[in-house]
Amino acid sequence: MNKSTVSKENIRQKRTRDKVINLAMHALAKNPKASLNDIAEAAEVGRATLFRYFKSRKQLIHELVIEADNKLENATRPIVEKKLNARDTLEEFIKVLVPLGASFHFLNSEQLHSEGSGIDDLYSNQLMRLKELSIRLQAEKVVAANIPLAWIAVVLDNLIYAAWVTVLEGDIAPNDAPGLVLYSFLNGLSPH
Amino acid sequence: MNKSTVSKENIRQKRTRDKVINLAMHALAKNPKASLNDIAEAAEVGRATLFRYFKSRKQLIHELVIEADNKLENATRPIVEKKLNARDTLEEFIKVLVPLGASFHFLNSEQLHSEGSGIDDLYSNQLMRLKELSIRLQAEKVVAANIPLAWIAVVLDNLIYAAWVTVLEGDIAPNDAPGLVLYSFLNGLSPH
DNA sequence: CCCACATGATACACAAAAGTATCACAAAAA
DNA sequence: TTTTTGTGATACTTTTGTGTATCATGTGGG
Repeated sequence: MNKSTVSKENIRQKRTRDKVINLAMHALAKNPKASLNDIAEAAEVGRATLFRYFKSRKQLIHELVIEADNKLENATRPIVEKKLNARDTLEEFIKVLVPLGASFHFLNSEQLHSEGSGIDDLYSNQLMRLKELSIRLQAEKVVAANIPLAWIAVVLDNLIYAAWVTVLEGDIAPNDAPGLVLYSFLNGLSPH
Repeated sequence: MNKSTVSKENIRQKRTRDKVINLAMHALAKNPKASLNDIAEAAEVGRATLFRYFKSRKQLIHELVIEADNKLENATRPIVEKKLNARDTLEEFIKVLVPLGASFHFLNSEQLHSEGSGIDDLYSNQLMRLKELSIRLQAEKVVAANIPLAWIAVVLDNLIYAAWVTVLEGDIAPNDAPGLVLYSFLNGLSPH
């Protein structure tokens, strides 16, 4: 077994692994009670393959959480590094997070009734990003001073998730969603 | 078995039944995957008692859904009957719905991966109420005309749920919550 | 004080899901 | 073509959850 053999095999394995991770996350975001049968079917692999890549349901969930966190981290880090003002950072955050609604929601829902361990840290990462943004929004007076910090983060969180769901159900256009979230968050829904 | 005996026993039974229904709903709202063991524990009764009142998990869920719908219906009907304008109806809706977050969320989450039957109707009731209100809000120009109807309803839905969660976690005062929802919904979070 | 009865605990039968082992097949490498 | 290896299918065991039956206990009413 030489080097090239290893890498080529790894490519094939990596493909199925990625496929499983993505489709499994979607399936579990839709239905948190999905059995491994359901998940295998959704991921378009045999149930045996599931166990080849993840030794237990617990570990599968754990890796899904890690993957979700990575996706969110990779999406937001470049934005943070741009060092824009809070308002523009908010806009870019929303733009990248709405399409990641599955990861976003998955991470949020799994921590509550956490099936595994070590999840709390990752979830706090995610919450932390929104909390930090909230603090900046308030400091730079993008958000009114009298709004509780917790409320800012939770509204942002929920609007993003709501947008993702509404897009999925076909009720709003994918390209309209981020704008709606931003506008609703800043100005609400009443006419101005 | 005379009349008074019957009624007194009924009182005792009604107490445990109510207790079970309330605590079970909370438990399932927190964790949709809760087993009957978990539910019995949360409801502070033996598992056997659960089966005395509900012949199966399916029926338990079904009755919880009915109960949740009743709570929401009873809370909102008097408001509708007042025939206020849309803006004031909205305000009163929010006031009564935030504390009912458990019922609210339960009804929302159970329909997706519905464990039973007949749920769809009740959920549509619930959604219908918010949709109707959304239509009125737009007709009476409380909400801008260019906002998609689906978005209005989903934002309202999520803000109410978000408020309930945030109150539960102790991050905002129960009495502040409805005001925050109303304000955020209409005006957003930016200073004015 | 005694009786009726709701409850909790326990033990059990059964179903569904999780997890393991094996084999034949297909695709890609040799 | 032959070999290697990832995969799906299947059959199996173990574990967990659902649902049933029984009994002892405690409480509340007569």
